Amino acid sequence: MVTTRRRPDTAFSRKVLSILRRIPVGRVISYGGVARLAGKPRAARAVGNIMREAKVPGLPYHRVIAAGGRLGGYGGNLGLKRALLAAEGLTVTGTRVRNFDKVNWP
DNA sequence: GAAATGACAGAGT
DNA sequence: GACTCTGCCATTT
Repeated sequence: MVTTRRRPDTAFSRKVLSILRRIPVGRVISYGGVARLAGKPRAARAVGNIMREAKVPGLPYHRVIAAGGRLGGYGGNLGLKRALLAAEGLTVTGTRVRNFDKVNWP
């Protein structure tokens, strides 16, 4: 059966999606972190673009935040992202995540 | 094929 | 702590 979902078959996008699946609950990772694991430490922006277009259910996009523990952006519902992170045991303050170095997933 | 876009990162103010 | 500017990357149009 063929997937009706057209996602870019590029190694980078597949790698990024694969990494998102490995993020355990209660942990988060920065866009730069994902890019780094994907092999492009400078491709943080590209990671964001892929996630935006990937539209693959099952991936905790809300667990991917910006560097330094900043929430970064989200598809039009940043407040929702905050709620989801807080619901997973994270401490979120305004535009930042506390204990980022503890919840940061290498 | 080239230009424009965007879920960033880092340093400076 | 928050904002601004530049640089880097892949995807989309």
